[in-house]
Amino acid sequence: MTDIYLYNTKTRTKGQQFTPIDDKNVRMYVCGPTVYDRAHLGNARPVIVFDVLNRLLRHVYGDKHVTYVRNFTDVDDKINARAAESGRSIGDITDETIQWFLDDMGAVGAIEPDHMPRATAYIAPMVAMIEDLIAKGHAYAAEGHVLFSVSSYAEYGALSGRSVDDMIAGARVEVAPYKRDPMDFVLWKPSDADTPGWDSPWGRGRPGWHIECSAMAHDLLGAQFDIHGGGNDLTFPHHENEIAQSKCAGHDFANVWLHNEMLQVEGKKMSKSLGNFFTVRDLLDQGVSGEVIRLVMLSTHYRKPMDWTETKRKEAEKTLSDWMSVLQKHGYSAKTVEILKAAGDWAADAELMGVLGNDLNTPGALARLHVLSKGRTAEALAPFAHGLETLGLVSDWSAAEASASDGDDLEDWIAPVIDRLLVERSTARADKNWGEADRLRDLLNAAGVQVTDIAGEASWAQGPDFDPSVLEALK
RNA sequence: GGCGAGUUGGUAGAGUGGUUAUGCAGCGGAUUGCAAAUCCGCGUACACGAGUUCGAUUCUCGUACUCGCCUCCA
Repeated sequence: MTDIYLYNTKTRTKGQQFTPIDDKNVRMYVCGPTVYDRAHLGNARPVIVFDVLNRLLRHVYGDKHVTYVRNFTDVDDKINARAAESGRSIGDITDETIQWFLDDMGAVGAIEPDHMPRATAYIAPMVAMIEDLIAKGHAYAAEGHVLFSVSSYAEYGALSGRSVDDMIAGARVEVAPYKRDPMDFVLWKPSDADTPGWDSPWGRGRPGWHIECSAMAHDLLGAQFDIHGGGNDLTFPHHENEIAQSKCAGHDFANVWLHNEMLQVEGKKMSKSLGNFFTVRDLLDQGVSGEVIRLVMLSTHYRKPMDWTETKRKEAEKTLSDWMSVLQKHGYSAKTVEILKAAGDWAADAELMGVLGNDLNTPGALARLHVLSKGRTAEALAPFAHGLETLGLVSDWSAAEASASDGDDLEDWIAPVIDRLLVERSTARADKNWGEADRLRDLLNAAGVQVTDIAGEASWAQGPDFDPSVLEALK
């Protein structure tokens, strides 16, 4: 049994071993995207981080004993704005964006959560929760709005380590005439005729952002659950407000709070103004595989800022290529894995799982994978292969087998040309005509073709700079 | 201004109160006609100052610098 230790934002320690409320149903809620556009690279980080945790929990407690919920926020002013400027319906935009998100996150190896609730499908529970908060004196209606009264919850600020006084003193908070206190936040706000809205006791309107997660988590996971995750920019105000609402509604809410650090690009915050803003889809379209994106993400601990760089992308490509070569060399395929499973050789490496269980130390786990990859037999490599699967770097062994073999996507003429040159080179070598042999090899190298001689037999593979146009003249 | 995180060898990046991180790059060797690939080996690090300690990169305090959040950007 792998022990799990998680750094809890609430207590700011990872001292205590993680113990689920019910080990037959370990429950985790992670804040999902607002669906109005393609997910940028930063969006992928929490998805991958919590996907690793999801996989770890399933490994430890069993696939059937984990419930993972990640929502879609499909009602939001950004969505409304997008609809207005494009002339498309909100439903079209959110449906399309949700599918994009699932496609892109699937490409980086994320398993879909058990539940992916859309906020608009949970309006009734939200209204009920707001009514309850009003009845209990924690919220009030004013001018069509319903606001949460921060002063009614003494522990407000405990998660993020802020006091209400400090925040009011230094920060810019929206002051509105209908607010009793500047820190009070919106649970419900009125909608005009052009804005999506639902009937409610306070008139036609729509929910505030924070109440969505509180209501959906309660509906799907119950009044108390194990883990709540998200990016650390959500710690305040979003998660602070979720806690306030849920606790005041009488829910115990989440035991452990996890927050991943932000992503940067080449040392700078990714932003449109700096021109270093790009989406997951942009990378995929450029030919960067989802596995490469995932490997780069895993190479930095989730609680540290992670820097996406070209250098890391290249290193990850090389690492994955090396690892796939190792597996290919030992004949790994779906069938191999089946045989290993049947023989009882398909098991997790305890050390790897231990490292992973120590607050999701994915860089440590990757280091362990490097060590495990030195295995000399298919059996000895089983923990390595198993580890790759656990980290989500290989999902389909038959696909891994195919992608490791050469020449799949090449135009028909290329392989024969290369093979012909290699035969000519072999002849030259047999004649000890080293000048000619080296000329042919240089030619292939110039095209980015890597020539490998093992036991006198020459073979080739596409290198990172593979460029078949150099071979055109030799057709 | 408030809150928080970080500063490790050429580089990326873990970790630890005394003992090898690991990858990439580099160097040496094996191998090779020479290379490549592969394998083996090597190197050196813990921002600065003070304190605690037999001993600190690891704990405590301070300093400097970097970064994030406080604005419905994950």
